[in-house]
Amino acid sequence: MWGRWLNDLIYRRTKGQKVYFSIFAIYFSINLQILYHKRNYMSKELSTRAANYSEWYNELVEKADLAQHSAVKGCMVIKPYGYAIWEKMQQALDKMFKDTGHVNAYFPLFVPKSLFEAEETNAEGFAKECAVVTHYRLKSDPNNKGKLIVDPDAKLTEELIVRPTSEAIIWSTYKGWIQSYRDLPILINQWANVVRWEMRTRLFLRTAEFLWQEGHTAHETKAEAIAETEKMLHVYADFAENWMAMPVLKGIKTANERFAGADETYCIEALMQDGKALQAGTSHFLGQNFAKAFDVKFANKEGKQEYVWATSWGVSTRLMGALIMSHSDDKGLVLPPKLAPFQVVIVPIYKGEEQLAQISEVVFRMKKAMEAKGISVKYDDRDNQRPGWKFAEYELKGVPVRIAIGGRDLENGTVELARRDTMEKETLQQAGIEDKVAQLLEQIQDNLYQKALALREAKTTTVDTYEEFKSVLEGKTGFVLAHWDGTSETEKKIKEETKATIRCIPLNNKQETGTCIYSGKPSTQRVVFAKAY
RNA sequence: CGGGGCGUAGCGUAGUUGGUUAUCGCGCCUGGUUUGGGACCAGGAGGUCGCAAGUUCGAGUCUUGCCGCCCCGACCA
Repeated sequence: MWGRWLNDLIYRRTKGQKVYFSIFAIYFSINLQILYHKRNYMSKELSTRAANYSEWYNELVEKADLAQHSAVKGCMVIKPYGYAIWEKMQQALDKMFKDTGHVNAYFPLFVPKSLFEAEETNAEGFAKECAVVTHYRLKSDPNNKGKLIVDPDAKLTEELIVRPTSEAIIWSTYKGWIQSYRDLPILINQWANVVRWEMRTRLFLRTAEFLWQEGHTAHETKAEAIAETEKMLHVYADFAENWMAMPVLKGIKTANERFAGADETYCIEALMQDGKALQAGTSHFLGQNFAKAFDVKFANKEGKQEYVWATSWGVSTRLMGALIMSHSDDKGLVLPPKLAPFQVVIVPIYKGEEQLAQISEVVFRMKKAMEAKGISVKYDDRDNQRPGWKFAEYELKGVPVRIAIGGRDLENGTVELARRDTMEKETLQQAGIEDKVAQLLEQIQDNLYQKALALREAKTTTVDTYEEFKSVLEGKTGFVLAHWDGTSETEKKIKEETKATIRCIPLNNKQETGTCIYSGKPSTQRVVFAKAY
């Protein structure tokens, strides 16, 4: 016993002397970390955007009940409130697709490897991030009761790739559908999930599995396919601006950033509050690449065989990330009315059951009037939370308009109306509230767009020298308009040195003579650079 | 894959050189009082301390191995 005590003592002293300083250092760093955690997680406040933008984003996504990390690394659980927003997006987009002549269909999750590799550029582009199915059965582990192992006898003769995108499986199918020009165009969209094995993921912005829609169309002529590609780009831009209240630049990608297997990639690019760009949607002109890879030909009017022209276009749950980062503030989410799961929340403030009943009567009347105008309303009469708690909760969740009604209001025939975007409050008459709210929702939708647009404009800089270029990227951030010599080499060098990429060459870009900021070679137009998500 | 950090109740955490029945707050349940910006009182439930082995009379604490997660890079059609 004494020996052990002595041993312990010696051990301690030795250890203590050796690592004294590092323990000291670790002690302080741990303390700092604990303080940091306490501030962010014990309090009901979010981190601020200014203090740590990415921390703010992560906390917001989880605290506003949009999504959470799952048991599967890199994959998220989209929670009901977050999914409700996605459903709103889906509904709006789905209608826009159908209004432009498209129909929905569904193709398999798995792609046989031989089909996947048929279009070489596309296959190579995605190869390093594919999940692969090699077996079709498990069995009990003979050496470990209650556990399972992959049955080595159940190896697939051909591996199945979990789709990272569906061109291969779809074009192998289209081959059987197309014989004549009369079978064209094919205008199909599918709502699906895809898997891309990303090294590093972030909720909504980059997850290993994500939800999206992918349109895949087949056309007789090159011109028609390009028109389709451009049409869908405009649909995306329309959706981003009019539903998400998020201004976007429309443009084309440089060869470096082009979709693997496309002849041209069109995109919409948005700017987030932290000055980083986010690719919000892409529309690809695929030329005849997939038609040739899968041998999809049609007889034209002259009876001659020709390869089909193709497009594909998609937006994903990444739009959720774009939506969050476009409008939200340090109090939480801010949703544009057109995509809010409910646009108005009504909170009663009451003393006793009897008064609640009186208030509820007024509320039901207002709710009905608002719903008749197509406004979605939630009445939160739960008694287990007090009004102040509810106010904070719905601010965190970004509900555009809040109506509070209490005893005072019953006497005066009024309500308190609060808007989420500006946090302004006003007292209004109950009569005709539905018109006022309808008008206010439109104002909020418009205000969010204008605010985002003003921010983008403030964060767009025209530069003429590389020094200026670098200093803007480091300090002010945002979109940087600069001359570029048109070569991939220059683009790569700039990326290596500054981490900025060419987000797009805007459609209908102004032509002007200048010199490349990097190489000094002549240039005919400015392109849009930024650091991107 | 490299660097850093972390696994203790649903969440956030304390736990001193290894020592009795593992701490606190939030949340949860019951009852009551409340309700105009995140209420209060009283009582209560909830734990394989990430997993496995080892050292020891004794392990949340020490050792080894493994697993997982987060952050920063690299990567990202």
